[in-house]
Amino acid sequence: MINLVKLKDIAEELKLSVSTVSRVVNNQDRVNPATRKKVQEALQRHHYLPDENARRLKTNTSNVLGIIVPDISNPFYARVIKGIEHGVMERRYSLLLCNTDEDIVQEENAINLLMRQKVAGIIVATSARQQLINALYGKTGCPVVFFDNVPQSSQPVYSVTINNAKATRDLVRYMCEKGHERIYMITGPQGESSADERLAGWRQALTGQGIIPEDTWYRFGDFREASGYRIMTEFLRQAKPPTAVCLANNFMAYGAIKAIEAAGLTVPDDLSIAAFDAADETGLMRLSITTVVQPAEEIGLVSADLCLHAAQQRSSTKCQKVILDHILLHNETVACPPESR
Amino acid sequence: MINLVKLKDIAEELKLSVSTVSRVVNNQDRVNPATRKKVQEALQRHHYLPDENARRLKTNTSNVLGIIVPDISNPFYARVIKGIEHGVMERRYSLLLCNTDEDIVQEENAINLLMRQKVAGIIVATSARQQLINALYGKTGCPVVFFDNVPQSSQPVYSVTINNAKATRDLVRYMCEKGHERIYMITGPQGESSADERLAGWRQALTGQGIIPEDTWYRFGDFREASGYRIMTEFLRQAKPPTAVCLANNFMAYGAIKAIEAAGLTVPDDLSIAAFDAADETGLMRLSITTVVQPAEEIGLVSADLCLHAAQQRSSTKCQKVILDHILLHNETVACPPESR
DNA sequence: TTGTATGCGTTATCAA
DNA sequence: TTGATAACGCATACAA
Repeated sequence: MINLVKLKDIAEELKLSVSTVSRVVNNQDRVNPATRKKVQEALQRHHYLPDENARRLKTNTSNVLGIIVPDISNPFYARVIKGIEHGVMERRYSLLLCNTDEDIVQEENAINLLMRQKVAGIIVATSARQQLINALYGKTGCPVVFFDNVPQSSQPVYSVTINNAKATRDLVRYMCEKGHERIYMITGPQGESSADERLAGWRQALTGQGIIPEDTWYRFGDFREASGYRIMTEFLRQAKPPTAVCLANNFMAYGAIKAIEAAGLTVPDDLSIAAFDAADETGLMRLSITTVVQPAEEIGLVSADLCLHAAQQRSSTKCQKVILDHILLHNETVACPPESR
Repeated sequence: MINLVKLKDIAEELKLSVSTVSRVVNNQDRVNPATRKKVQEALQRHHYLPDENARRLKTNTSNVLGIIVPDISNPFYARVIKGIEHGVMERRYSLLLCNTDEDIVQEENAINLLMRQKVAGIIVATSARQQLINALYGKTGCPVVFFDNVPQSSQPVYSVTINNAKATRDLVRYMCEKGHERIYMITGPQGESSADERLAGWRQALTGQGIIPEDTWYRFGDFREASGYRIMTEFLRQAKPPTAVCLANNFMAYGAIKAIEAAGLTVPDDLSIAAFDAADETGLMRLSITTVVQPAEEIGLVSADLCLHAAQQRSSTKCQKVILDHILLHNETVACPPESR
């Protein structure tokens, strides 16, 4: 690393003290306009950039936010990160990014890494189950904003989500309106709030319609395509298979559709499908999936706001759970059930 | 930010000096095995984590890499970043991520931000045109690894790419084999190496087949869907429209296909299409596009290796241009031209 | 309005 | 084998 110009260099050149130059850099008053101008000009000329490490060490505050996500190549997380970027950019914060591959050990490493860097705050889509979350994030010493998988306890934490239960209820009711009764559900891992809440919403909607779902009507997947395929295949083997299935994310929906077609059936003629986050980005999908769209960039933006706000006020008192609106796209993968035609 | 435990605290508790504790933390020798054990146990018990800022300030080296990309929500960049993550993880480096929205001002800000943080190196898909690249990255004071858009000068720089010209030649030759002659090209912005090289490869392949492309046969897009749509529409209005078109990326291909269909034509019956990075991730596309697949994660992995290696040896002498293999997927969007049937 | 002095947490040099 | 001390670059309380 090349030795860059520092306050001392500027001070010596102008025969001033380091403190005066520092004051100009930080736009403080109590500096003679003339000297200020002279200093600014010299700073410009030398392309002075303050050393953030030294500054941080001195002030014990940093302008870096830590981001922890399971999989940065998942478009949903990528868009959230983009939203965070936009949220912090004007305030000149940087983003320290950690990918965990949904591995809890990697997540713990990431937390340590961020703590060592003394980040001002952490925004995280944790892969930890409920019981673990507190143990992991309780002692970070900085504000933590959760999204996607959030602590469900009544404890005060910052979180940004959609109303997952309501979104699923909307989805299921829509299927009911189309005449479906045997509506099954493939959700995510048990203990992840988004998975749990979506399952709860599914159950609420069904019972609300006077339908009592049996235990064979739902399964926990892992948000990956293979689990969608596998579980859907099992559903189809049941004595009385479903006429419609809800899926907790896009990848599992892709797997499920392939399983249905592998069984010689057609979506939505033989079986209806709806899923979370399965909007067609390309406009070239064979099937445009009926889907709940989460406002990913907004989730990032709001998380960033929350995190910066919490970081800037010393007291970590007023925690907030923000709930954003989702969109329900009524596309072509939900039709009336076969028997009703 | 909560006050974490520091070397001094441990030292006081054990009635040792800070230096001894520091030596244990850094696994240096010249420390009594007994005391070492005692110290290690205390470090564990207090969950000691070194302050990377102080360390960096003192040693003038950092374990942070800066990443600059135009758009993190583009799956290609997201996958490259994932590769970088995997490449640096075991060496306990962190990633400082900057999104530029292809805006050169934001890119300059990002560079400054990274320099202030004293990153050990930078991995970048720059949005700068050739002439600008040196001005922007010449004075970073740390190794810079380019991918995607790389300096084409003969100057020694680190870069990781595929052979874009060859990949396009492969694509065009394949179209020629199918009987096409009027093969057009929509490339990226002039001055971006990937765009320029793909255009060059297209030209080489055609002339190699004895076909002399006219100036109306190619256009510079901006890698966005709208430009693919617009330019394709213009191509179709020409007196003698193309029978096949090459596109420099996925988004422009999506736009082009929509333009073709909007004109009442069919891919590939009326017009053949091939593109870069347009592999079907979902397995549910209407059309599986004939495409050049870049090894995105490998690009990230190799970039990380190069960058770390360069950062760890003081001398920035031996620069390298790494060229990785691409894959050509022969899918269904290239057929024989209509007149030959 | 400007300068001097101190310390942030760590590493490194030198002495004990 | 251990400890005292200085320094990294900067911000700031206090003195001038």
